[in-house]
Amino acid sequence: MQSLPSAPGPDTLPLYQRLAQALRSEIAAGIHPVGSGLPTEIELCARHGVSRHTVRAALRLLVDQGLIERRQGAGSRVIADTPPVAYVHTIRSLSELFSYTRDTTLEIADAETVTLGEAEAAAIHWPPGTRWLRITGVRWTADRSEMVCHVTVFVHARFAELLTDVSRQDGPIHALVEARSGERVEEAVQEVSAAAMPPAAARALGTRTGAPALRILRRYLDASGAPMMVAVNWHPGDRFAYTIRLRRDDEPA
Amino acid sequence: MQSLPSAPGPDTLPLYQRLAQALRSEIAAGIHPVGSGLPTEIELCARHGVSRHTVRAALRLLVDQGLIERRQGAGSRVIADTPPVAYVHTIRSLSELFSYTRDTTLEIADAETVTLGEAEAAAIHWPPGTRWLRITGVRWTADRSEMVCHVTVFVHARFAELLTDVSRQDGPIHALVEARSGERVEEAVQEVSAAAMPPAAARALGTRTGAPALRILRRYLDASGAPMMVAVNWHPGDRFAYTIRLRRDDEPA
DNA sequence: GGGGCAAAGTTGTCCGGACCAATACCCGGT
DNA sequence: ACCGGGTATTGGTCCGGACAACTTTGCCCC
Repeated sequence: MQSLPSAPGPDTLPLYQRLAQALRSEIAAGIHPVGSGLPTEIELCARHGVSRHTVRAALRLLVDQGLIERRQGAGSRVIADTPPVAYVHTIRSLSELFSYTRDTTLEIADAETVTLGEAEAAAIHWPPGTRWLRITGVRWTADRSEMVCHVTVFVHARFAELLTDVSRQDGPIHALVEARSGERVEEAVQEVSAAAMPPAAARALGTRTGAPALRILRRYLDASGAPMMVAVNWHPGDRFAYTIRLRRDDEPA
Repeated sequence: MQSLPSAPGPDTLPLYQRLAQALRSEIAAGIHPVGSGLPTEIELCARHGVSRHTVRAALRLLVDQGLIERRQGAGSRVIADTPPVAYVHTIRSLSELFSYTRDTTLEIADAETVTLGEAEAAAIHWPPGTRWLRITGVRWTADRSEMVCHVTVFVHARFAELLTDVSRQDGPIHALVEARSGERVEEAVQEVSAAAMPPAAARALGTRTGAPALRILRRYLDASGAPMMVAVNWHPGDRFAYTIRLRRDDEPA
């Protein structure tokens, strides 16, 4: 039986955390290489002189950190020797991709079913010729004092009949599609780039055509990876920025 | 004592998971509003006729899902009634903020200690007058076939002496600062906006001044929230885009 | 009324034990 | 060589108990 390292002072970490540290060190040192198995719970109990409960608490930490993987009956396997995830950005719902979606409203100017042209198809990364419900409009701040962006949303034609009253609804369109069709958005890809403001968006926003603009393309994909919906937003470059905050997120150790 | 719901078949969920589901339902139903306290562990034991160990396993699930918050000696508090995190974007290190950082190199053109002017101070959101080590350069693709962006990094003056050989080092500068100073970056804030390419960056990149460009500001903050380092990147708008992928990530439940 | 201290209440840690379910492995039969 | 079954191994679940650490509350005293 080995004794886990502990500071003499009153600030010793709990036993299970010290055990986790020891195992982390062993993994980092290559004693348990990636792909190999960790000792069994019982063996760790005997080796360190602690109860199985404590061993399991330590191993749970390593699982949470993505260092090991456990399977009932098969043991624990090392799947990474890198330090734990250091920075995470968490979004609770697609609406929070942009924080403003909570406090803004979409004013729909037009909604019609169209066949995708060459240029539009390239813009949204999908083959031309397919039919989509195209919704265009302007997103305003809650107090309607300022225009946030020009919006073009392409919704797959199979959802078109569910959205005949879309201009009278509020809330994110993707949520409406999910609620009424029962199909879930499994993945979203967001692409941010800078480009010259196109004429249609410039007209709607009252800005100069060709001015620097932030273009945000969001593609909402179903389980098979096919797009259910694609949104293109044009923001005046001098008025809006997209901010994300990443916090360090590993335990005090 | 209440009995937790369970299917009659062989596919009943473990007891602690059913208890977690029951508590989730109670939170969603408003029986435990956001901000209020949950019953104590002992009370939940008595109410559902399970051991404290089982109650704690259930509560741990709710903590992991961000629904409740627990403090030793103070009880459990409901902090959200929304379903668990639906979409997450995980970044293993700040270098992966942009995937290209792995495969690019920074060519440093200049590094000198400067006093922050009015315009620069406003650009990086920090009062003027303070002294910083300003590093400028161009980031190239790995094969040096293309320029990725123009880079200006402001490092707090207290780290300047640690970076005298910065032009001969490679890897992310923030990692160098962390390793040599021992201070950790606790938080990073990234701001993406579109603007006209400024003259200095246009010269370095060989593009037209005033062309649409993607401006990315990253501020690296220490534990007190003060900036350790600020980076400003200018990307030619027609050549680069910033993409993030969000996958739906809630448990099967 | 304010400050300090004691007590009660609550969660955190740690031990013991028992049984169940999934997996891996050996071994014999074909 | 392949397939099946039985058995040992291993993690998952659940119970019981005890003490420690921390927070809140309220009382007492100044």
